[in-house]
Amino acid sequence: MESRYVPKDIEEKWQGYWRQQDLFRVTEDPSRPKYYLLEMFPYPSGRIHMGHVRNYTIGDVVARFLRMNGYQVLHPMGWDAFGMPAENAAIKAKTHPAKWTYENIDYMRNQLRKLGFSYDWSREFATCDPSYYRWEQLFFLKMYDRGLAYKRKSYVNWCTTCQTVLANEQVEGGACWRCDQPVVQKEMEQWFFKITDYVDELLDYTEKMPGWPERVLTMQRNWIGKSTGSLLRFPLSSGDGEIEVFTTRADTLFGATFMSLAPEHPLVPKLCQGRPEQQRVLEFVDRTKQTKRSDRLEGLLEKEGVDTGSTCINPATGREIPIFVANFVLMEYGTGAVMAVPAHDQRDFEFARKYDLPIRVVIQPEQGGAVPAPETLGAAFEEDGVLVDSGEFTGMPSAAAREAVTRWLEQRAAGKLTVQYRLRDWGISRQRYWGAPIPIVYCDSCGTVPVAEAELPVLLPTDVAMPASGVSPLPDYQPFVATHCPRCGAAARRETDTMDTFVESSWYFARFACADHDSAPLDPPRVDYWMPVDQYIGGIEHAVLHLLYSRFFTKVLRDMGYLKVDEPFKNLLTQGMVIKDGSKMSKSKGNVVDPDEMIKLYGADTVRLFCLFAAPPERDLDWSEQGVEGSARFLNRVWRFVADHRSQLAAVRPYRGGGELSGELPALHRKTHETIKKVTEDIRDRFHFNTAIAAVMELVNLLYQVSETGAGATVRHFWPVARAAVEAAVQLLNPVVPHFTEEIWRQLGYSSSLVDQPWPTWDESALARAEILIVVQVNGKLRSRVTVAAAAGREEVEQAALSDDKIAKFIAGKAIRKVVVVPGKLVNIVL
RNA sequence: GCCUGGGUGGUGGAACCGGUAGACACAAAGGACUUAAAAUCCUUUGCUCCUUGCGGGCGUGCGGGUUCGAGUCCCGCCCCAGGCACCA
Repeated sequence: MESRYVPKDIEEKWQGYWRQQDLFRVTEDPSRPKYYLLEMFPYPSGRIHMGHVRNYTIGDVVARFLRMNGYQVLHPMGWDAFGMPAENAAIKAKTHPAKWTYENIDYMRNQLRKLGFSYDWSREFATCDPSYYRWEQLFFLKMYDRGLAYKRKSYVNWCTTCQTVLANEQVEGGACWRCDQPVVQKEMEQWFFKITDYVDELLDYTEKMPGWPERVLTMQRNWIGKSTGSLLRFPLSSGDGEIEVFTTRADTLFGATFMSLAPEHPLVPKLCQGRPEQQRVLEFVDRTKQTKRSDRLEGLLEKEGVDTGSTCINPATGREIPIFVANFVLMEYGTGAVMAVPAHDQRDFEFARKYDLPIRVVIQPEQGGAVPAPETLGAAFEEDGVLVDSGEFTGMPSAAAREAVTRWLEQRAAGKLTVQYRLRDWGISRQRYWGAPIPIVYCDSCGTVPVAEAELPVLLPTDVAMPASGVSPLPDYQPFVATHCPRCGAAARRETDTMDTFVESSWYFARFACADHDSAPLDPPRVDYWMPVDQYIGGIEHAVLHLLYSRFFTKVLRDMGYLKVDEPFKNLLTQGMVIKDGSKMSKSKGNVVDPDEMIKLYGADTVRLFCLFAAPPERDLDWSEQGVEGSARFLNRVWRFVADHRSQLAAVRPYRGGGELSGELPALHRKTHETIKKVTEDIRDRFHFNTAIAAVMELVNLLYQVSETGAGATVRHFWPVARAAVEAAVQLLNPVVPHFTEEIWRQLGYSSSLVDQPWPTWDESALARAEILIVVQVNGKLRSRVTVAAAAGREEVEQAALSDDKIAKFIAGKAIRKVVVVPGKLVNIVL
């Protein structure tokens, strides 16, 4: 055994051994408890980064821990391989996205191997492979049959840089999630998945997922944005139609003094048709439509509008009210029309002041001062209260009035109670090349026709040249576009949009259960055995995107009979970012730490150890070179102890109890078992790897402190007890630093792999102490410590405390009012 | 504005059910070994006061409260990070 720890040799050796023995291949075994542990699979961007290393290390520790605890652990890895960066890189390097992608996969797979992760590599797949996306195309067809995939013309988010449409979830603060450039609205025909059909179930289950962080659930609830209210109809004064509005404040209806429409509202052209206002209105509409979505959404714009010249009737008051077009009304929420109640809505208030529109106060607070008259009103009163000036509803509280007013209109077919959601259908068309083709054909006589199932997959052609402009080559590539109609056989044209890459990641977790299945997307016995994922680990950035889409897809696949679970991920851990010098690692900041370099310098085990030791998983991890060196130093300390005492350690069997210990040995024996207990509980119950590692460090520190001469009369037990401590440390550290511990395990004389050893158990009787330390407080302040027999009763402990020298000083001559005794912990003397 | 986290030494972080605040590590200082350095080992290390002790006071963002006892529970604030936001 080398006297110094040299990671390189032993890491390659054991990686080769695990691979050759195929130790982490797993099959279904109904006799053992299963555990499906999954980390979010990476996009093959070229090289893994520290965020991946951290994510996958956390997962690997749990996987290895559970495996040693007798679970059948599914721990797979694959590649989220479709996406824009491949196209951009291919254009730049004058190569093909497929070549670029597969080369990256090869490189990154090798990086993951070098980190020693315990994946079942036999299940690996890349989503850009036809054997994967063919099933996704099948799901599309089945969704099309069920009306869950449909095409519609609408305003969509268009990223001019990426030259494609984006789903609402992929627009962050008005900018593209990928390139951070502003997104504009464009009217286009697009394919959608009807996620809104599942909106209630998606929302309800956020209350039934105790294994998810509250933060993520809240973000999803906000995104779904359920609000209950009323749909109310305002007839046009012309008698020619009506305007429908959504409002959560039907109680303020009597105060609605004008109407605001979104610029995109379909009635706008008609309302101003042939009027003197027409030109101004249309100009205003054009100007507003061209404003960047980011500005419109961020509420930065001043509220502006223009009178259409038309009016409608407030159904409650019967009065004629003007109809405005306003820049703050969004077509995509509610009906694109808002009844304006300036006295009770701040936006309407500002608008009314600006254009000198009437203000009517119809709600007064239940207690306290009254809302001032419109002329002196400084801001809208937006709270609930009691209705005034509201006909038969005057005197009614807001909450009751909301329903009553709506029911009253309902009798005249002018209103109904309803629920609105912020969630829109998921737009999945992408005007990109490197994605799964949407299996649809357009025929001049038959229209939109789905590709026959038997003709799947619709292969993405791989012999195209990538145009330097960045636009998709597909629409101009005749061998792909030109086809026949599946229905009538006539010449027809293929859909050239591809699917959003989030579609691939919405079901890959199920495919891992049966990655080699080639007669259907999923193999029921295997999928039912493994699903759901017991523990999912990944970054918080997918809180809404990937995690919401996957939940939706799981429910769709369930309803199609492919899955039996309602939710894909039972427990979710969102790990923090890896930061350096206080900010996220990025090329522009020049603070990127390269995993390859770290492995070369310190070895994979040290990198893994540091990732786990420096912070608990859900918090951000501050990368510190000095911290990494500390981790390396600790491994060296363990190594040195074994190397320096190998002959003594190898000559004995580990102490397993029996026979009295004296001197320092009982403490070491107890510490060994305390450590087993703490590490087991920290990993199993809390994923607190940092404190688990700290506990092993304490054990190792103690091991260095005790010496043969301190063993007293039982010196013959010294090496057995020491060996038991070393073995425990090595076993407990195995999930964290698997190569390092495997090597030491063999050096201790074992011939079978540590990976196959059962997790160590602690002996309760070894934890027992003859004497315990009791803290003594006087009036809640720590004043002394006394040692008493562990079995000592309340009285005895109290006596020991009261008769302590230091305590005597504090209580001399004073009356004791009370003595609180917490058995095994402390005594508090209250004067 | 709303929602969710969080605020503990010079730093990363411990303290799990209300019971010794600062485990473990990093950094720093001093010492040992060495011709020297590296490596390693030992000691000190929250602040502060004095009479330097097995001493006292203070201390977990701020202000209150509950309790024998509060980093932990309650009320009211402040600050930081993330998410959402003209959503009717």
